[in-house]
Amino acid sequence: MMTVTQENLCALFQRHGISPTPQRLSIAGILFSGPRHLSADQVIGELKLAGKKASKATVYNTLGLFSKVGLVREVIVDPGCVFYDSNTTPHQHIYDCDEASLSDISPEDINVQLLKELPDDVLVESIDVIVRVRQRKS
Amino acid sequence: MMTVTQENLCALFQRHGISPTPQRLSIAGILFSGPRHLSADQVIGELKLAGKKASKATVYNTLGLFSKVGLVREVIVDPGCVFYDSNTTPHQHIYDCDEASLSDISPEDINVQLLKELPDDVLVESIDVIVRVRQRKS
DNA sequence: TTGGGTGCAAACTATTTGCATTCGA
DNA sequence: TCGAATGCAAATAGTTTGCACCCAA
Repeated sequence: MMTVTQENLCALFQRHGISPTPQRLSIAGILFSGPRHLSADQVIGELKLAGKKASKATVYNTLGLFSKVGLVREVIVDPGCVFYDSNTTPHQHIYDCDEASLSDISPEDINVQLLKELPDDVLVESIDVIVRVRQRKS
Repeated sequence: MMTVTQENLCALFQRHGISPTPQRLSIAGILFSGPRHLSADQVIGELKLAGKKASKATVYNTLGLFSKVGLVREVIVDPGCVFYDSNTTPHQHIYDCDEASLSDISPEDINVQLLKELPDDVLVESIDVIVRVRQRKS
């Protein structure tokens, strides 16, 4: 994960064809501060903490935009709560249902093979695995 | 899939410890008429078509209840749209993003192995695979 | 000046909650 | 009669839309 500087973020935006606005830079600063899995709501919370401002709508639209241009990956685990993953390399996820938190499974730690032939006109967009876990009750 | 009669549904409910109310019977009648993948909204639509009545809230609560007692399986593929699967045997799913429709992958058509050891106090609840597909553009 | 891009208030929609009603004991 | 279970109107929360504003050409 790169160092987060205005310059680096601007370059990153440029490479993905989107313009660097203050709101986008703030949001990217949070997401790319490390490998992170955040919901829109958590991003809004961190923006508030940092004293940055952007409306809820802008956060949602920006996260949607980042996802569209491939800066982040959407992970759907919970109805009514999409996570945005700053790690865009191929990998899968473990979801802790109790904590509502997501973590990565690296490709070498999981094996997924689709054995069935799909029709020619069908294009596989992604294969997403979610391992749902719970803390064992003591 | 069994034949859908009042008696069969009542027996099924009894086995799962819930009481047979008219609304639940109507909803179960739709879900268990075959292997189906329906959203709450689609269930409401079919109820309306069949002339049965139940409020939106009751449909949601009933589907949640069915899921809790293991009569159906929740499949989360889309933010803001949970599917309820009347097939509760272990299997995975293909999601057609264009059609917003779900279909089954039988266990012998897919191979999923978690190679990583998980901590002892962590309990795997489920491993859900979603293969997202799109119609190839002509 | 004009047109696409940007940000946000307001609208929308899936879902949950709280409570009046019903039903079995 | 009493307590739990049931069903639904109203409230909630996540997300999208429509539009005013801004800035480069």
